[in-house]
Formats: sequence, structure tokens, C-alpha cells
Amino acid sequence: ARYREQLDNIGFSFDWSREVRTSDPAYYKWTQWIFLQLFDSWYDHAAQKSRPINELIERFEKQGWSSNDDCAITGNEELDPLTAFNQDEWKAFSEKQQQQILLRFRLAYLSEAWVNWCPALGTVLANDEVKDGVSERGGHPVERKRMPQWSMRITAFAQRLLDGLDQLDWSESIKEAQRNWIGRSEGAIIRFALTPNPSPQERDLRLGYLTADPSIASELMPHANNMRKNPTEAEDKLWQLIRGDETGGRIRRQHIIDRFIVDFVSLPKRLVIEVDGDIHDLQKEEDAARTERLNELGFEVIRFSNDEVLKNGLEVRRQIIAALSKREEFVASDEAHSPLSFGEGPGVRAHSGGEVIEVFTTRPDTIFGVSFVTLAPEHELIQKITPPERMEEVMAYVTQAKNRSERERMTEVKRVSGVFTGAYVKHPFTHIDVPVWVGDYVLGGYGTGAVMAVPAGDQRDWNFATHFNIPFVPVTENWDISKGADESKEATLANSAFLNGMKVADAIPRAIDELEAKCVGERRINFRLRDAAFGRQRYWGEPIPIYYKDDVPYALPESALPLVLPEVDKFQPTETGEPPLARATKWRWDAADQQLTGSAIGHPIETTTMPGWAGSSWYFLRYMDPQNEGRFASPEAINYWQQVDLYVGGSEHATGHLLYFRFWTKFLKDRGWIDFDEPAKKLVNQGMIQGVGRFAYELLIGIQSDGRDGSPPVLALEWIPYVLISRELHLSLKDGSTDPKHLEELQYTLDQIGDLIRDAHPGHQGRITYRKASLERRVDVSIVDGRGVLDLAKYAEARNQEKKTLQNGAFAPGVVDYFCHPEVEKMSKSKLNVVNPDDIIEKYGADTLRLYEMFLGPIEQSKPWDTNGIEGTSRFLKKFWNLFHTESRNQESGISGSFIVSEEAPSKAELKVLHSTLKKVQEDIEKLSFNTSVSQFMIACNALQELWSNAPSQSGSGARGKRQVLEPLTIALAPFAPHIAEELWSLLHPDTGKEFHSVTTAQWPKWEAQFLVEDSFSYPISFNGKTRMQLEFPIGLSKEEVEAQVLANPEVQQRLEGKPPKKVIVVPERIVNIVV
RNA sequence: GCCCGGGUGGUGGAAUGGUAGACACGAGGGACUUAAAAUCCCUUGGCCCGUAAGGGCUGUGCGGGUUCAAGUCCCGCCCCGGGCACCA
Repeated sequence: ARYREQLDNIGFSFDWSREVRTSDPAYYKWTQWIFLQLFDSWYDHAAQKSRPINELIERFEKQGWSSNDDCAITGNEELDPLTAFNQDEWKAFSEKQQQQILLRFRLAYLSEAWVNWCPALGTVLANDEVKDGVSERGGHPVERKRMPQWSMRITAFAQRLLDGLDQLDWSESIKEAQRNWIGRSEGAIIRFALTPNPSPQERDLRLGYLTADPSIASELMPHANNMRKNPTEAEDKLWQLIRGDETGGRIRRQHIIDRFIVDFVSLPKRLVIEVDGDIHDLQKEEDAARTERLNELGFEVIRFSNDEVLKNGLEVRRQIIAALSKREEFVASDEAHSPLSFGEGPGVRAHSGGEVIEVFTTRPDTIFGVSFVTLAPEHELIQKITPPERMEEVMAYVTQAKNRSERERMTEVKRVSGVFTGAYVKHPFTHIDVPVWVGDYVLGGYGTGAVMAVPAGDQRDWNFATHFNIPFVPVTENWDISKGADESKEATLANSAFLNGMKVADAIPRAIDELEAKCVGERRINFRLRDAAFGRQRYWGEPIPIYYKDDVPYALPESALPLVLPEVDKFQPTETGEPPLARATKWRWDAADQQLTGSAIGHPIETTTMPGWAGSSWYFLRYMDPQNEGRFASPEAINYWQQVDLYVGGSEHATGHLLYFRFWTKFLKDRGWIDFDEPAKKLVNQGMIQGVGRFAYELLIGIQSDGRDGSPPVLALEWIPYVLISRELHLSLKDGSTDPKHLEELQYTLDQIGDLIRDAHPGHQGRITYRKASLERRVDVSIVDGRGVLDLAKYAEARNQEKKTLQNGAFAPGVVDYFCHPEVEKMSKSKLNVVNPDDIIEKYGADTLRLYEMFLGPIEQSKPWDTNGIEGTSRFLKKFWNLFHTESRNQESGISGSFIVSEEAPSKAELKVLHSTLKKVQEDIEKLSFNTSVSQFMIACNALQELWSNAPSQSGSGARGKRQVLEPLTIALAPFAPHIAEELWSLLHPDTGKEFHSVTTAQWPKWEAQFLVEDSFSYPISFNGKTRMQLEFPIGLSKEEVEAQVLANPEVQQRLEGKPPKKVIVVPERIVNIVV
């Protein structure tokens, strides 16, 4: 009520008959109704439209469902993916099964979602309410938990919400914030099939790149690449002979094994082929050691000389094929090499090889650089793929990582943590085994919760690989992978088979084509946007109109709306951790009678409530028709009002309210209740008027006496609050620095206190020692003056009320006033920095306040409230008022005596002032540039005052102003200063006994170009762009004439010193520039 | 780190590529007044020359560029505000 009064005082013209309250059942009936429509809808991706759920049921009856259908599921994935069914299977499902399936398509749906659950508080907490794994309030432990949650399938609208932004006249920053929030990224899904686990001993050797000794791999890698690029003649010849699959050994060249780079190797057959140049003794020894080590690792080594290769390459090739054919295929499933058996347990399914890890990537071109795959700690496959011997370690990590809130995971970005699962997946192209890790740098809620890690192409993967010593290869040309990842989009690919030599932009589509051809992946657009959690474990909120039958949610009928909040004994959660509404034991639904039973019998009703944004997502529609009882708003009203023309709101709603608001509007449009799909055409973020917080610093001192001279040994150990010190001293006490200037202040303060103590305890002679600390205290701005000086008496009074001992303040020498430290911040009660408009209105009036707020600067700008300039607008209003009154003034107020205006026709000059003002003001209002319109009014007022004070008495009546000028100005001023304009209007149109005409109903004055026409223009004449003089020429003079006249001017000639100008530019009615 | 805004006198802020600093505050000077308040007038980016009238140089975060002409457009930096963030 107080708030309303203030709004009225300031003169806002709200239509209070249209006031709505989202908490009023008459209003939230329709919020619940919209919820039911969302519950009753699914999203047809082919048509990009929400449609009634009945149409989906019909479709299921006709054709069943498969995952490629257009009614794709978006948003929170259930633990078990929905399996395809045909029309007969659909019909055979029980009702419960059918309902559960439908729930996966409904736009308002119940699903298992991750939440921050606090068992002690029995409630779900928002991310910012959790700090360090405990609740911010109370410090109770919080865990991440999957719980059934109502959600809104906003993700189905992601693309439309993104595209719609282009049409909107909203600030770029808001649009950009929404684009980021929606976070569209194009890329691919890639499937990695799980492989049976090799034994740990063989792992290194079995895995392509992983045959290298990890400690040295990254050093060797560039060499290997270099050697591959610059082969010797013999190497190159042999490579041409044995590359490809024909040899049966799938031979690689310049491969790293352990600490060596071998010339050629067949990994499946474990055969190393070396091509040697001239062999020295020293070299022989090294080669022997190398061969020994390779044999140890299970490789056979055969050698050829350069000569052999160059002279008889085909024979060499034949020998290699022979050697390969003698060797057994080395595979992990071979029991002889893989003694490890898993037995029963979670690892079994992985062993059977049936699982697939799906990853999302925006860089499918880097597929050949994959050196491991990382799963989010929340990933469901972790349990299934981890072999038993690693289970304990992996689960310990998962539990620890999962319970860190997302906020925490974000704040500790730099910390790398993870664990190897022990499982491997097959690379889709090379078929090399790739290890699977768990790492908390992968988020469960984004993409598939799994990434293919390419350390050479992604810095996070690089950090992870480097931290855990996982070897990797570069995938771009000329890149030193020891320094970091190459994330450049301009790079050229290398080491990447069919992608070699391609630019990133070309390689991406090519890679996807290959993936699709091999059926191991496909193009995918992914959105960052997540479905919005809709349920709240709180009492105050709109009840969700849902009841449960057989644990399946069903809609309440429209007749049951509004479903009002039941009465409960307490607003807290129940002892068993259920929401407060669960306390309403007699709140049940009778499905047969279609009504609340009012007893404990019947179907349970949903106990969570709607979030704050539910009601605010559609209120603009209710304004159109606030009293309608039969519909949220009548079609006629909606048709009349349409979209919001101008929405003024804070930018803090950029990704919350302003997105949901658009989402609901699109939904209502889809289902045909409204015919526009964006709620607000234009949106302006008004800046906030900020507060200036004020701070004082108190010294806290403990005093002790040494008990000399017969005083009691401890005279006093008392804390004296309210000893004010400077901010500088406070800061230096805090960080322990010893600036002599501050020490001086401190000493002085201490001396003062000593005196106080002695005064309080006469006769005491002992030495006094102190213990020092200081404290920052927020001061209510109402007891601080404009300059920041604290009102000490009031401060003492306020501190007294806190029932603390009070002593006088002590200041440094020479200081009389205590200046409070200012800090610009949001205005809020808790910050004690709220400036009440009442005081300003009291002193200057509401119009001055309004004008001043507008005059402060552009509407979008935030700035601290500062009354320094308010005199200016106040003076303007007085001057404006005076134009309507006689010269004789009231001595007290400075306001003129009696109202009088002249009926004389205005002069040309007066009309010009009037019409240029009308023009500017009209243009500025359209641009919402209120500060410049106010300034234009000031200009007009000053100009008129000037014109009229030179001709003091129009027609001898004592009038200064002319009606024909002042009346239009009054109308134009009315939106800015309604009170004074109305008052002047009533003076201009005295009550003639008929009905009262308000200025607000007066015809808006139009500016006319004819009054703005000038006869001449004063050209600035510039030389080389620097203005030097002014020359006046009549309007309409041609360019050539102006140029001729300018050049004829003696002063110009003087400046030219007789030389002809290089060039003369004449812009009519703007400028003349002479280039010398 | 990425994405949006910004950076102009002592202050809030004006300037469709065309006279930078409108308008207002503050400050200084003056008028009226016994005095104060109120009101009115003058000056007010910086530096320099001139007794003066007047004139010159310089100036929109920094460095380049385009142009007859740049606060405004382009390139590269710096700083401030806001949004997003291990988003694959």
C-alpha cells in the first residue's frame, strides 16, 4: 500500500483496474490451466509445433514409435532409453505403460532429474545455495541425487527460441545472452564400441599409439612425425611396397614402441621391420640392445639393408609377407595372452562387448587424435564397464566427484581429476583400443555426458592427458604438442588418414560423411539449454493440478481449477522429507466424482508447487482482460492488444523470465490460443538507480591495567565499541602493515581512549595496554549527509539501541567530521543505502524528481543516485511556470504573482523555438531518449525567457508569455511533468462550468516544418578540416556559388596567402572545407 | 578464456562521418540585498601569445590506417562494466 502510494505520488498513470496478482487464485487458475495444456501437448519436430497429446496417441495406434520419429524426445533423458514399439505393441501395453511412455513426450513432464538434495532440510537447493558441499544456510550436507521432478520441455523450442531473436527489437546484450544460454553447437555423435579388456601387461603393446613409453612419448612424437614426412629413399620405396592390407600385417611406419622409433611395424603380428644404412660397430651394439628389448615385449625384429631394399625390393617384400604369415595374430580375446577373466559381475556385459559409448563432438575432424574417452561421473555406463578389480577405486572417485555441486566444479576449473575405468573402446576408423576414463571436467547434463578426448586439439583434454601421462599424437600440421592443444580452426590436418591436408572447415563434413557411411556416427545439433525444473519443494507457489493413480500422473479436470493451496499445520517439509503440501492429509482427489474428497481417501495430489516464474510467464496476457472468468483472456482482448509494444525490464532476467516468457508464448500460439509467437516486440533494459553504501570503521580495544599504585591488578577489560578510525587505518590494521601515518593516528586514538578510561576510573595510575582490532560497519545512508559526513549523534543513538557500551569517538588530530567511505552498489534494504523518494518529493515535488531521473542520462544506464544536479531541473520548472505569470514575485518562493498570458500572435522566432522543440521532443520520445528531451525543454524555456524579457509587457497587460506558444509546450511537457502541466492547463482553460478537460486528453501538438525554415545558413569554413571562421549565405545558394563567394572573401584570401586552394568541398547547409 | 556493451571537461552527460563538449551540476566573478536565501548576468577542456580586441597550438583510453574531413568507419592493443563458462 505504501508502495502504491509512492507510485501515485510520482504520478505514474497505471490503470489499476488491470492490476493482477499471480498469487490470487483467480489468476493462478489460468496458470494451472496453461500447465494442463502443456501436460496435454507434445512436440512435433517435423512441423516445429506443439500439438495435442491425442494426436500422438492416434499416431502410436497407427504406426507405433521409433527413435528416428519426428516426435523425438528432448530434455532430461530417463535412465532407460525408450525402446521402439509398433502399433500392435502399443495397443498391448497396459494403461500404466502407455501413460509412462506418453510422459516422455509431454511438454510438462515428470522425470528423474539431478538435484542438490539436502536431507537435513528436506528440500532441494539451487546451485547458489550450496557451498563446499553443504547448504549455505545451516551448513547441512548436500548430495547430488536423482529425484522425480516436474520439468518443462523448453528444449523442444530451442531452435525457435534462437531464430526468433533475429526478429526482435531487443538489446543486443540480452539477445546475445539468450543465444549463449541456448548454446547451439553443430557437430556429430560418434559411437565407440566397448572392447573386452586386455590384460594390464599387454595393454600398452596392444594399443596402437600406446606402445610408447608414456614418459618419453611426447618427446619422440615430433621426431616420428618428422621421419615419416622425410623418409630415406629406401624407407620410402619399401613403404610403397608393403603399405595397405595386402601383406596381411597392416603395417605402420615410424612407430614408437617403448623408447624406440621403429621403421615399420605390424602391430597385429608384432613384427618389426628395420631398414638400416651403413652399419658401424657402435650402431650394432645399440641395435642389439634394441632388438633384445623389443623381443622382450613380444616383437620379432627383422632387418634389411638399404641396398637390399633398393636393389631387390620385391624380394624384401616377399620375405616380409613370409615372416608375417608365420606369426600368430595377436588379439586380446586370445586366452593364451589374456589370462584375466572377469567372472560374474558388472564387468560381464562389457566383456561381451555389447555396450556402446556415444560421444558428442564439434570437432569430428580430430577423430584420429582420440587417445582416450572420458565419461562424466554421472554416466550410467561406468558401473557396467568397470572391471571388478578397478571397481572400488572408480566408484570412490565417482561418489566424490558427483557430490561436488556444479558450482564447485566450475570454480575449481584448473584442478584436474579423474580415474581410469579399466575399460577400452574401439576407435571407429583405426580399430585401435582407446582407454575409457572418468573425469569431472565432463558434465553429465551436456551432450551425451561423454567426450572423445583429443589432447592435440582440445586444451581440456590436453590438460587431462598431460596430468595422467596419457600419450597422444598431433593431428594438425606443424604443431608442437608439448606446449598445448591446437584449437585453431585454420589448421591443416595431419596424421589423420583420409583427412590429411584438409582444412578444419572442410574436414568436419568429410569426417561426418565417413562416420555415417560406417554407421558409427551422425551429424547432430546439440543445445546447451536444459529443460526447466518446474517443481518446488515449497509451500508458497501455485499447486500443480495433477493427481496420481497407480503412481502415474493424471491431469485434474479444468473444473477442479483453481486448485487452491490446502491448509497445513506447518510450512516446513515433513519428517520424511516430503514437501510441505504432504502435510495436508485430507487433500485427495476422487477421480470418479471429479472432485476433492476432503478426506484422507482418494488419489494423492502432487505435493510440489510451481516456481516463481510460472505466473510471470504469461501475465502480460492477463493485463488485456484481467477479470475474465471463462478464459485466460478473451480472443477479442488479445486481438485488440496483441504483443507488448515496449517491455521495460531488468537485464537480470535475460536468461530466466525472458526466455520462459517467450517459450510459453510460442506454446500458446502453437495451440491456437493466441496468434503471435513473441510476447514483446521491443525490450529496453532500464538501468538501475544504484545506491551508495556508506561505511564507518570502528576500533575495538581491550584495555588492561598492570595494577600499579594500588589500583586493582586488572582495572578493566572492557571493549569500547564506537571508536571511529579512518578506512586507511582499518585496512592497515587488517593486513598488518605499519605505515607511520597510520601509526600516528592509532597512537592518537589510543591516547584519547586512555584519557577516557582514566576519567572513568579516577585515581588510577597504572599503565594501560591495548588489544586492537578493527571492524567495518555499514552505516545507514539516512544519517550521512551529501558529502559523506556522518551524523555522530544519530550514529551513537543507533549504536546505543544495540545495547552496547557507548563511548565518545576519538579522531585523529585536526579531524572534525567523520567521512564515511562510499561504495556504489545495488540499492537494497539490507545494505542500508536506500534513498526514499518521499524526501525529494517533499522538498522539490514529484515533477522535479521525475524530470531529474530522466535527465540523469540514457535510460539503459545504471548509476548511483546522486541529488547533486537536482537543483537544475527544479529551477527549470520554476522558470517554466514563471513564463505564465507576471513579473512581480513572491519574495519567499521566488514564484511569480498572478497568471496571465497574452493572446497575441507569436513571432517567427517564437514559433521556431516552439516547433523545433516539438520536433526534437517527439523524436526523442520515440528513441526513449528522455534526457535530451528534457534538455530541449530547458533550451526552449531559456530562449523564450530571453525573447520575452526583452519585450516585457505584451500589449501592456503585464503578460510575458503567449498562449499560442505556451499551450502546445504545456501539452508536450505533460508526460514529463504531469502535475505542473495539468495545473498550467487548468489555468489556461479555466473551468467554465462544463466538464473538466485534462491536459492528458488534449491533442498532441504536431511540429510543422514551415516554421523551421531558415533564410540563411552560417557555414563553418574550415581549412584542412580545421574550422577557422563562419560565413553566412542564403539558403538555396548552389554549391558553385557558395564556393565562389567563399573564395572571394578577403579573409579567406588572406589565409590562402594568394595561393589557389587544392580543392574546395561544399556540403550544402553543413560545411565548407578548403584544402590548401 | 569466450560473447556483448563502454572509455568524451572537476561531475552527470550531448553530438545522422561535417563547428567536440549541447543541456545541467559544480566552481569562479559580478548585480540586487543591511545580510542571507532566492533570482539574474558573465567566465569555465588544457596550454600558449596579446594591455586589449583577438589569435595560435592541443584535445574524445593508447598506437596505426581510410577520408577533403574521424569521438563516430577499419586494424592492433589497454582498461572498465555486464553476461556465459571444463558446453566437448
